Amino acid sequence: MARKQGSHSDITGPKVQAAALRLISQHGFAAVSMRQIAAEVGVQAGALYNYTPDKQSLLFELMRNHMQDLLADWDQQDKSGTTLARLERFTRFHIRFNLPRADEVFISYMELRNLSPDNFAKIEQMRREYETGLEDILRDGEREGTFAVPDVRIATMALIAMLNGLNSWYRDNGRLGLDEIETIYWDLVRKSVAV
Amino acid sequence: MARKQGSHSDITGPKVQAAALRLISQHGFAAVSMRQIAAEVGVQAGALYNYTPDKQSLLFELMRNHMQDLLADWDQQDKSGTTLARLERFTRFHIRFNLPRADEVFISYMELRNLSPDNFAKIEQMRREYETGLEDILRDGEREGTFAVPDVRIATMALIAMLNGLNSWYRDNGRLGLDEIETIYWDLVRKSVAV
DNA sequence: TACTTAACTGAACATGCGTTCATAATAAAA
DNA sequence: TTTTATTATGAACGCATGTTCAGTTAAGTA
Repeated sequence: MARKQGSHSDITGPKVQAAALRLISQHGFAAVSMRQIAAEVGVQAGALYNYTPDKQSLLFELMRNHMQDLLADWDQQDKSGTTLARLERFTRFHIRFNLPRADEVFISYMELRNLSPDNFAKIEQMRREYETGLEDILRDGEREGTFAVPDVRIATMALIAMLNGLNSWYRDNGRLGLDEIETIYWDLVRKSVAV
Repeated sequence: MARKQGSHSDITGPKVQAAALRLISQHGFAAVSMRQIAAEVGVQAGALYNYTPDKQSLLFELMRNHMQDLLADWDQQDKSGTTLARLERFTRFHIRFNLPRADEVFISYMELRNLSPDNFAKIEQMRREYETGLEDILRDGEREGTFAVPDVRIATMALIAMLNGLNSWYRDNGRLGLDEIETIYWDLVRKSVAV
């Protein structure tokens, strides 16, 4: 039996990705079985192999899609204005992009070690590309005297780690609204690199 | 065959913990089998159950020991001096304690979801206790006007996330020495909460 | 020397794993 | 209506899993 009612790979494919995303984020890649994912989709395990060559590729696709979305979105942000304005824009963009993607972000940091060496290198390169966006801003600001950053690379890693931390404790309907949180983080970022 | 030469549980016990620490940190809790751990220790899988009631407890013990060490070490740090001095002491303590414990720190953040609900609650409470150390410093500084912290809880989470990030990229024999890195991070921390 | 006991082996248990494949069923094309 | 391509099933493959336990070895005690 197959293709009951309008069903199609256009429907099942995304369902597989969504189920893998949710389950891997919750239990971890190694702890989630293909049968669990299949059950969440509503098919047998064998059917998953119409949509992915193997479990490893399923993980890689999740992470690659996330990084591609991130880079594409960042790419079409306004890059003009003062260095300070650019830093604020990066900060707010990072928060607004990552917060609604809790599962993707979580997986992208937790499951790096479960990628094959080849796949790891690809993801790592994309991450590095994104970090360069912030690094350039800090370097420009340091050069023109807007910022005082003893070490640009360290500051980049430190700020991104700080911003990423938000994802681990933020909850909708929490004590503070997104706008307030965003402003508080921007305040911390701004001052940490101030002259 | 048992107790070949001076062998004893006083020797094998710590070996089990060390093997579990290394392997779980490298591959993840779910991906490491009791047989792998046993092989690293040099015994059969069954022998591990002389030292832990089950796999879950093995993970929990690793995390609890780490958190206990952290709290004990922090407890005997000097708590006197100005608020600024206390913040600097926390920052440098955190870096110096965590950096040489890469495996423990990694596990303590990555494997929280693999703890049973009971065990999770216990670890979470210890983490919260540690965070309170920083939170108190920030609150005191805010009250006396040394710091300008719009939201003490958020600043606490943000600063700890920033400091923890160091563990993910630091390598011995890297570009910068530990002292330099420590000072750079202290600079970021100090300014981020400055008035 | 004989005895006790801590420490470990090695096999077994039921269960689950990722993946493959012959087969079936259906939707779309002819 | 017949044909074709797509999408799924369900059983099977060999192998690994956490855990238990009766039996074995050797160190420590008397």
